[in-house]
Amino acid sequence: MGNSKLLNKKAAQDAVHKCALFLQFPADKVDHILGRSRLIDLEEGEFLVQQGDPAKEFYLVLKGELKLATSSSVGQEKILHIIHPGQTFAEVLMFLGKPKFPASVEALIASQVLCFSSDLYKSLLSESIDACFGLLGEFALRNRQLVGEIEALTLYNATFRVVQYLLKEIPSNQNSATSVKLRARKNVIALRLAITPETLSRILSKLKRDGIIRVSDKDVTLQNIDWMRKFVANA
Amino acid sequence: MGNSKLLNKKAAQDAVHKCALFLQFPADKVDHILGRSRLIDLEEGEFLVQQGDPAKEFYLVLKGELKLATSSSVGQEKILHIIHPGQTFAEVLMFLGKPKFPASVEALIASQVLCFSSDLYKSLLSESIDACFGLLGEFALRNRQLVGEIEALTLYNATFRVVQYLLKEIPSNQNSATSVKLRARKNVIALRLAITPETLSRILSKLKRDGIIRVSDKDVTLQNIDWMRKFVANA
DNA sequence: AAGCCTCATTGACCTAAATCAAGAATAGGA
DNA sequence: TCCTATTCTTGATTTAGGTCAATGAGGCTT
Repeated sequence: MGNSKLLNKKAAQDAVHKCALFLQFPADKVDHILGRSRLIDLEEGEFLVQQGDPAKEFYLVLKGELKLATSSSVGQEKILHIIHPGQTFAEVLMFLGKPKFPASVEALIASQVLCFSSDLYKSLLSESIDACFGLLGEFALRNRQLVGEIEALTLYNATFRVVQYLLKEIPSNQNSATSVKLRARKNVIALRLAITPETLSRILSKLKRDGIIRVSDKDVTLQNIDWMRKFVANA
Repeated sequence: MGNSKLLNKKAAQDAVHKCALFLQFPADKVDHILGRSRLIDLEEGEFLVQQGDPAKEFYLVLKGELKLATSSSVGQEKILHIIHPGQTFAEVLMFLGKPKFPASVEALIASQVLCFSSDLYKSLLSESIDACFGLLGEFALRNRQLVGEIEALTLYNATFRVVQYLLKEIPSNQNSATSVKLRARKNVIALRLAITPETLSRILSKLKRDGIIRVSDKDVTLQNIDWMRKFVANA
């Protein structure tokens, strides 16, 4: 166990130093904030934060997979993001007046996250304009992703979103048939795309019948990338 | 005309000084950047920027009303925001690597916008941490609005969005029947809510039949605010 | 006032995707 | 290995909202 802790320390350091939020900081500052961070282990299904909780911290995923989702009182939910190792979340809230979590975060599989004090980060941030600019860039990027998502939700249909999702999993210069591994259970992906699991299943079947893809369990082989690219391009 | 220019100068100064992006700047710097800004008059229907244009500037609306919308090649569009006087847009793009407009901006009525150089703003920003933090706050806020929009689009139905939209137009402590003036043509509002004008019309009719609201042209009287609040609360 | 022209409303119909309801397949535990 | 529990798939049905088309109602111009 001491060993595992040690391993985590090293992995954590790597992850933090690679993370966009800290990229602009001098190494010693990163280590300082890292020293004050808290490591949290999560079981599958465990909640890290609940919608509405006050937000005084932000998080970096080291291992596992989490879903960030809002839910209505009727029990419906929308998965806003599936968060993977190396990604941070809740950092946007630091700069909001009354920071409450607008969504809940739940571990989809056993996960490990690093938890940072917002105040500490802000105080370090206030010493470096470059870091500020870096963070602004991050925010801008996230903003743009959200706009893209709204676009996909309102302008395009379910099949489009599925195809788009699959294409995002492969490098844009990849042209020959290739296989992607679905990084979450199918019902999670469905929610992420704002469709029901049944619809996702049907769409995959249709694409399979048409020879566009080939599915076996969590592996999807994109057989006709060209068609897919055309499909999302002239939608 | 010289008079109108003068009037604009004064109004512009007011607007800029009240704008969150400049709030943290010392007055002389604001005036400096204001001096370098460009005033643009737009006719109704005129485009300020087109989707895909390179973005080297950002904008502050002084007068009028603009729509920020993305469109698919089939001609469908989604209105992301209706921008009113005092609001800025495109400032998020400043911090993106390859800043191209992800949406187009068109004047819904004759409008006036002030146009600022992104580079100049950034250079001033780099001199003040407080300003950076202010901007980060703005970004965070916008981010949150977008998340809220995704939530409304995926979790809730058209009627919900209409009711929510109407409620946003009145102060939250207002409890007795009150009237709101629709700030745009109905088909614009429909697009904003990601529904068709026909559907909006039908929903308003239904609410009218049920005695929830009363509509005459662009004036909507909310008769049963209580019901509306309950409706959005337990959706 | 008459004629437009654009916007809003209303009705009839259609369709994508949700819902409901079984099965089939896969994984996990004894 | 078998048994149980999820998850996934497939089919039948429903429905919210979109599409198409006709009508109505203001606001301009001449």
